[in-house]
Amino acid sequence: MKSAQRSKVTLEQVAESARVSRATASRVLTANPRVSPEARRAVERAVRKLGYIPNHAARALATGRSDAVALVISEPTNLLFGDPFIPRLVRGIGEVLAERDIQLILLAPQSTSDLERLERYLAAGHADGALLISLDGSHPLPRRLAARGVRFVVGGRPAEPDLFSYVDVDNVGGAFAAVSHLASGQRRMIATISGPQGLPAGQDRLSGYRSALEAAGLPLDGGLEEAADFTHDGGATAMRVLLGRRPGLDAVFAASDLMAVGALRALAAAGRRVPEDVAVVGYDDDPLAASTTPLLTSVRQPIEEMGREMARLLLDAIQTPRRVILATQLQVRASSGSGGPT
Amino acid sequence: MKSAQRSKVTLEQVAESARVSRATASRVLTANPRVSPEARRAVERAVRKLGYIPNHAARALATGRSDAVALVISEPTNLLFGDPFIPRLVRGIGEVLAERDIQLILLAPQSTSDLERLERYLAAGHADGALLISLDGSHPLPRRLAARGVRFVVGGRPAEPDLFSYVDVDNVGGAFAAVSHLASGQRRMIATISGPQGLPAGQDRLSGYRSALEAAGLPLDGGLEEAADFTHDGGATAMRVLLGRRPGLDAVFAASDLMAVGALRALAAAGRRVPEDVAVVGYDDDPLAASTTPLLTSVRQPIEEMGREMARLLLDAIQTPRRVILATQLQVRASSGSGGPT
DNA sequence: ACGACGGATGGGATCGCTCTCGCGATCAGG
DNA sequence: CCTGATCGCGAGAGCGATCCCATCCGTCGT
Repeated sequence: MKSAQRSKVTLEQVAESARVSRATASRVLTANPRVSPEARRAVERAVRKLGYIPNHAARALATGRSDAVALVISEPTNLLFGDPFIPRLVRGIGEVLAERDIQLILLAPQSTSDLERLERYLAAGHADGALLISLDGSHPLPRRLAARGVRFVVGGRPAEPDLFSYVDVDNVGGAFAAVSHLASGQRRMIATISGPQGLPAGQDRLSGYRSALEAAGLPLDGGLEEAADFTHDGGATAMRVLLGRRPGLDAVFAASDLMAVGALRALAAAGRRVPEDVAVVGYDDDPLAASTTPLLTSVRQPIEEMGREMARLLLDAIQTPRRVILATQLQVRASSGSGGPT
Repeated sequence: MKSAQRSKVTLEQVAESARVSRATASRVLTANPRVSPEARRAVERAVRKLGYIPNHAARALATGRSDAVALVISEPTNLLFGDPFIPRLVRGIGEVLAERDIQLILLAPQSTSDLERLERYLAAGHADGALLISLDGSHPLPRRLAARGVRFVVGGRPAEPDLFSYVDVDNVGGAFAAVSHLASGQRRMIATISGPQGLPAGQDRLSGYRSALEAAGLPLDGGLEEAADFTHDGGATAMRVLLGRRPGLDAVFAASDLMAVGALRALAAAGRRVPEDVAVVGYDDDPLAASTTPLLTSVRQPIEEMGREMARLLLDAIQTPRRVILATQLQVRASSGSGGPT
């Protein structure tokens, strides 16, 4: 049941070996300045010699902190996004937490009852704070955690952006850049396959699209907008609808790469050449964007940086809600017809 | 610094409210049978009324267990695989752990020093066990953890399969099924783009390929085998090599979907039609397999089940190494030319 | 009817750490 | 040289659970 031999070295033993009191040894470990250099050295030597590792549980019990942060991954949207993001996000978060010796606890509630347990878990102080990702716009979690006094940072714009700290990528700006790129390639009738309008990312990318059209002096035309659900099939269907409604379109901005790939297929089936007849730009810079024919121009998001920023925001313990918006970058490839790599 | 109000209800208060001693209340919570029905009910009522949540740290300190399990994601291979697996794996693991109220701690060592910290972390008993994934064949971690007496289960076949418990998908069987499928479609010259031979998965898929050829009565031909690194570009390059070496080939089995997509591009560039001239089968059933032209036949792996099985194996605390091999499933689509969906 | 037995209960030690408090020693200022 | 502030240090009290052990009470056997 118990595993073989565990490090049973206690602070007491370290103190004894260093010929100081437990309190002094503790001071050294908690970086308390009120320790003489000799005592400090003696303790450090003893720690190394004995291979001492602080007991997390005892420390948490004494301090009331846990030195752990929870990463909450909400299910539904998680699936929707196909989540190639999560590993990148975790990498970024991990970097920051490792510096401060803080553990990352993964919570992936699948059901409503899971959600309740999770709330109580966090409220009980089992983690010092939470990082919330892939919530849809109306998820109740932020409000409820706030009510319980749990500190957290949201990834992606939450329903009530003024109430909570969050980190987001600049969806409006990314879409704006993508569409401006198409416009500068002399495309005059630029359509968009927008994401679900229930999701902040979906809304923002659509609004970036519209702003870019205005900025380029192109008319807004509702007939050039069609929403889909971020999936491949959704993208293909939307493309067919757009083609039927506005046969003269010469460019499409899809709010996700998956949808862009679907659009590519639908365009091919309709006999349109990409990029000659119709230029295509996607969003996310998914690995698959580098595998399509032609290679897909796409908007790359700084996901690792988002993770780092979320962790920093949480650890900085800012009381007033703060927001951080990270810039995106357009990866130009062949599908937008501006001389990117095939 | 501390967050607002935290659930400060202690077992002491529960006991008081239920008019029993702390010891009895504890018995109820630890499912100790030596409690009268009335006492049990009283305690349960008090728990609900006060919204009591056990203090994890205190319990861990008293019991010596942590009720947490670590998921260790090693970096290098992690990147290599493009890791769409990790979310699926986590989902499976989470299901099993949630049932037993065990936390999942995420550890993603990026450097050698991270690895050392991780070893000490686990050796210190901060987690009751570990799940190790995406190690390459020669990773030192299993040996070292075993030496320290840490319990763990490996995902994927480790370098020394007899020493450690592990869960793997049937790579040999999956490859066998894929290649047999091609052979039964009257393909006579079946090539393979194999994965890195340093990885167990790469080796196994190649050996499944060979067995299937033999079983189908087709000759083995080293010229039909070309290794790549599981990436898109690697797949394209390997395809070109194969095409140069054996222009008459009429089918390819790629050991990953990413490589299969690269192969698809190379085939198109070479003017070969898929599946008419060359049939293609991939591996992983990555979401992108459903986005290629034509749709890619691929081998689907039960990743969620793998996660569940790993968690179970770890929790069952079997002392002698055990192995579990999970079956794969062939997803037939158009690229293999046997009438799958286009 | 009485000691023995067994199950339910409470008392209290314990896990390993942090942190407040008070004590002696050092040091600077008057 | 005295005083008060400062500094390093040790003693000891918790933190909130578990769990051993002693106690108590009801029941049973003889």
